[in-house]
Amino acid sequence: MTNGGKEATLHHRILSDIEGRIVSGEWPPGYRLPFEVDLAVQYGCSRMTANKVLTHLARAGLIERRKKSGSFVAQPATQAAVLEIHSIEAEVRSLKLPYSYRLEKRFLREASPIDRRHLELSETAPILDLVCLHHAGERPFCLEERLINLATVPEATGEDFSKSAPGTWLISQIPWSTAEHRIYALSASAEVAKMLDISRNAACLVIERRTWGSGGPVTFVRFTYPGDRHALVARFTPGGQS
Amino acid sequence: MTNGGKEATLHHRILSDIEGRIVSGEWPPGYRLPFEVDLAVQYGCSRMTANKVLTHLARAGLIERRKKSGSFVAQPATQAAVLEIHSIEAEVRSLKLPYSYRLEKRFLREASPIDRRHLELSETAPILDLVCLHHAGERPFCLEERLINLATVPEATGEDFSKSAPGTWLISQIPWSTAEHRIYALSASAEVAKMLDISRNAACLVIERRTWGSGGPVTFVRFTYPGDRHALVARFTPGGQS
DNA sequence: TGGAGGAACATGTATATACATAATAATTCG
DNA sequence: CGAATTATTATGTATATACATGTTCCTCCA
Repeated sequence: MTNGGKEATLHHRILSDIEGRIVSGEWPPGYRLPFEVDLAVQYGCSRMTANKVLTHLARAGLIERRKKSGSFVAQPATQAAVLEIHSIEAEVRSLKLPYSYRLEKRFLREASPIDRRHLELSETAPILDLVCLHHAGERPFCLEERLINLATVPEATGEDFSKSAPGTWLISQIPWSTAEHRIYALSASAEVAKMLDISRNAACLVIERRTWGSGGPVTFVRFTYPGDRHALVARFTPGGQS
Repeated sequence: MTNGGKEATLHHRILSDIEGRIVSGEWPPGYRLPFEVDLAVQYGCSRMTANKVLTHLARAGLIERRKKSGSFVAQPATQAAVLEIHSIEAEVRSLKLPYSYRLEKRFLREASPIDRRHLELSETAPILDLVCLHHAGERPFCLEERLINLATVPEATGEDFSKSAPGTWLISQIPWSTAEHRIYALSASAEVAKMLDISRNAACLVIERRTWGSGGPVTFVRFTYPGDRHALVARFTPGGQS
C-alpha cells in the first residue's frame, strides 16, 4: 500500500515511511512519535521538512498533535468514505453502454411550499422544475428530478435542456460552495416504477443533492436508480492518496 | 461560507480570500491566478507563504498548477461527497434514542467460496461469521452481518462479541490501510424482514464494507437499514474545511 | 525558413532561522 | 504545603534564501 518503492521527494519518502508504520500497526494508536527535531535528525533533514510531513499526517487525520506533549497516532474514530459522483453520462459510458438522455417534463413556476423546502428557500422565487430520464442502452438507468432556483441562476430560464442534461450545464455555469447529499432507499411508487420500467415497490437507491453558491440555493436534484442495477462504490485510504 | 471574519493566521486569511473568489465565480474556471511572487507582494507576505496557500488549494482540487504557465482555477469535474461512517452506537445515540445490541449468531468455520468472494480471499482461511442486531429504542435499527478473517486477526478467535459490537473492537485492535464501500438498495428478503421487523420486500439501504490491513483482508461487513428509517448524509465543501 | 539550443520563467523542494503560542514542569513565595 | 509565577519545551507560523525541474519562448545558425 505504501507505494512501489522509489519515492520522488524527501518528504514523500518520510511521509510514506511513517504512514507505513502507522497502518501496519508498528506504531499503534496512542503511540507518541518522535519529536520534529528527532525526526529531522533521523532522516537527515531540516525541522521544516519534518514539520511539513507531520502537518500533512495531522490534516489527513492519521496523527494528532499537541503542543509540548508531542505528536500521537490518532484513534481511528469514524470511517470516512469519499464518494465521487460523476455525471450520469460518464457513469453509463464507464459501463460501456450507449448513453441517451430525454427530457420528460419542464415547468417554469413560482416555488411551491414543497419546492421551498427542497431548496431550503425562505422566500418565494421563480424555479425551473425538470424531470429527465437517463438511459443505458435500451433500459432506463436513472430518473432525475431537478429544481433550479432561477433567482440564483437566471441564465437557466432560457435553456430548454431538451438535448443535454442540466447537471453538466449547471456545473459549468455557476460555481458552488457547498453541497449536501442524502442517500436512502425507497420503494418505487407507481409513477417511478413506470418511468424506470421496474415493478411497483421495487427497491430504489435515491440520492438527493442540494447545492449552494455564493448567491444562495442553486439547485435540488433527486436521482432515483433501480436498486438492483446500481451501487455507489467508494474506495478509501486513510490520509487520502498523499 | 468563508468563516466569520477574523481569520487566525496569515495564510488562512489569504486562503479563504482566494477560495472566496473562486467559489463566488469572481475567478471562473480556467482563470489564471496571480503568480506566487505577485500574490506575495499583494498580501505582503513571502513567496513561501503564497506557495503554501496555492499548494493547499491544489491539493484540495480547487486549482491546477502548471510550471512556467502559472496556476489556474480548476474545472470542477466530479462532485465528491465525504461520508463519515460512525459506529452504529454513536449513530443511534445522536438520535437521542437508547441503544442496545444483540448477537444473533456466531459461527467459526473455514471460509466457503462465498465468504472468500466477500473477503476477496484467494486461499482458504478460518473465519468468524457474525450476525448482530442493533436496536434504537424498541425497534431494530440495523442488521449487521460480518465476516472476520482470522488469518489476519487471530485475536478475534477468543472474542465472543456477546456484549459489544465487533466493529468497535476491530477498529481498536488492528489498523486498516484501505476500505471499500458499496452502497445500494435491496428489497428485504423474508429473513431480513423478520429480523428488522419490517414487511417483506420493503426497501432497505445496504452498505457493504471491505477492509484491508497490511496483513491482508481483515473484514467484510454488510449493514442493512430499513430504507425509510435511515439516510446517509454528507455535507461537502470544495477544498475540505480548510 | 525551420529546427536546435539556450535563456527566461514559474513552480517545487529544501534549509536555516526567528519568533509566537500553548502546555507542562519547575520554582518560588506566602 | 499549596498556589502563583516563571522556565522549559514542542509545535505553529513566517521569512529569506537557494537550487532543482519542467515549460515556454526566443534567438541564432544552417
